Amino acid sequence: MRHLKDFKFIEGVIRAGSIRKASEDMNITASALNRRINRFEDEFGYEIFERLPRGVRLNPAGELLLHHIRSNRSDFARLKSQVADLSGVRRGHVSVACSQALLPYFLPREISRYRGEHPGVTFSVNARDRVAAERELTEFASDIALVFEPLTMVDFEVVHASAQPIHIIMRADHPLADCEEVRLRDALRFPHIAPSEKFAVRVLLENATRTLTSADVNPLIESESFDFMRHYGQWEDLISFQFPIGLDLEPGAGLVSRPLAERDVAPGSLLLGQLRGRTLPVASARFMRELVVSLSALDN
Amino acid sequence: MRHLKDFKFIEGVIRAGSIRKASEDMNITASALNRRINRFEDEFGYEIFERLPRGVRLNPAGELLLHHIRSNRSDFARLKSQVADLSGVRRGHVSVACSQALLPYFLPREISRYRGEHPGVTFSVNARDRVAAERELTEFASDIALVFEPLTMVDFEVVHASAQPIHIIMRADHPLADCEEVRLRDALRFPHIAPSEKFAVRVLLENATRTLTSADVNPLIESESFDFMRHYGQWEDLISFQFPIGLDLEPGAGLVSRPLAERDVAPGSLLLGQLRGRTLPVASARFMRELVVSLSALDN
DNA sequence: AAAAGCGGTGCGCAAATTGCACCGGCACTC
DNA sequence: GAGTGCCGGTGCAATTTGCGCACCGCTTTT
Repeated sequence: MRHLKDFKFIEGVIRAGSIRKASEDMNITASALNRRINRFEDEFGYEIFERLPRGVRLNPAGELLLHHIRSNRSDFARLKSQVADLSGVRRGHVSVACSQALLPYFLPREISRYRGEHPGVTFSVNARDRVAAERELTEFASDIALVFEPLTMVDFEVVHASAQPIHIIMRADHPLADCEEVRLRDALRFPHIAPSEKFAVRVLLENATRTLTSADVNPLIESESFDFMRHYGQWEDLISFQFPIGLDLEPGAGLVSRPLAERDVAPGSLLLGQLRGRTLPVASARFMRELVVSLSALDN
Repeated sequence: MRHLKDFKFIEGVIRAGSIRKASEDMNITASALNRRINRFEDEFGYEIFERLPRGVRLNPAGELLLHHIRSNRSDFARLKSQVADLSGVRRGHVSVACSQALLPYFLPREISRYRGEHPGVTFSVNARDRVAAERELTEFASDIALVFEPLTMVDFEVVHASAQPIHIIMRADHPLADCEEVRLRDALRFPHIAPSEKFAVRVLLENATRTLTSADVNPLIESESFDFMRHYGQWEDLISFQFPIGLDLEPGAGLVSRPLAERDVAPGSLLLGQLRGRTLPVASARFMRELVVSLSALDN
């Protein structure tokens, strides 16, 4: 696409931090690239880079331009998918930034179902913590985010919220396995494994124990991988914590899950959202609609 | 701006309806222009023009592209005004599509006040009926619309609504001039002048008389210019109808205005709005905010 | 003091773009 | 129904544009 070439080069320079480095990345001479940048600044009417002794850096005007470039690129992608849409086959690309818990069961199921109806649509799915997910939205790197308890909500437009009570996962022969519902203090009496404070599960547990004098979150093992934690329970007899959407509906391998009592621990909010005010590409918008349906069904 | 050149040419072709005509308008040979168009379609991956024996016309894909071009151009203009903004002086351009009634007093006052604070900001102000105003918003030809009772509201995002009871304008010595408030049937008994059905005033009057058997709108003179109608009353003793925002606060020249009783005629809605979901340029957004303040003050 | 990186510039050459002349096709006219 | 006027499209030569190379002046690093 001819008219995006300058933008491409500008992005390259931003990424590389210097014109010379960028020129190597992009198969062009530094002099030619330099002239492109200068010519662009000239036509644009404002400088967009600060010239430093060791390279270049965006100035405030450049930051604004960068945002425009990203937004423009995403608009153009949407245009293309709309055009492809009216020529028959539904094509397009959907990019999702989500919490880990969605990776093993929920999203594979949803995406495969969607792709069953629209085989032309491709996906990129990446695990991101709540801060990174929102940043990806603002940078147009992801269309859709699905995360627990996002922190800074300024650019995050919530499309659907769904309450997720924390479950504990343990062996089927664990003493707590018989309870319908587990009290927090009972759970914490047993040796357990927990994620770091980066994750909503841990934050909710800490919040809950803050008022509790008799118990404390005291994990024998901390990990950033829910997958690891869940599977670890098969080897050593520890309990772990997770949102139910991350669990298989019929857990095999001798593991069972039970909800923590909601009067002990506030349920987490799983929020589905997009960049505030953005018009999503057709494919992403449709997929989002189906996610809303599925998430609503889960709540009942 | 280099990267908008193709778009410029495409718009030219759309406007002219044929490549050859467009080539004359834009100082380029038909062959070169033709090749640009073909190359663009090639890179874009889809044809955007139907080739007809007498020229070319946009196909559906081209319609989508055209919308993208317009939106893109307006985004770029906003970017520039943002950049200009952070370099000190507030610059930019605000375009307003509005009903006639706003032209004589309200908008001049508002705009001059705004330009007093921001002399770098330029304006374009055009009278448009309610249908045309909304179309201009969707085509990014206007940033802001200020109209009475717009019809199709799909793309019109209402920012402020303000009720405007219809007033009648007459000579100071008119028999009705003494009333605080005029009943509709009293007013219609006198010879009057009224706008055509294109205008909200007339529509509201017709709606009101539909249930009234004793009176009818029966103008001796119909006009599309409120300015004409108001001034005509100085020569022949006719009454005319208008929204109060179109009237000077202290009417000179022997004319007075009195409101029609609201129980007879529903007040008109003066709606301030923009294209749904669009992010306005800084200058337009700020001007809009000031309009909201002024309109709110009028309501009290 | 030397070396290494950086952005920027002059110049010759290659590639992309343009203008010109012209083709075939369709519609309207006499 | 032949003639005429536009239309989009194409081959080719002229021209403009953009590129790579060599090199400059500068600052930081070693």
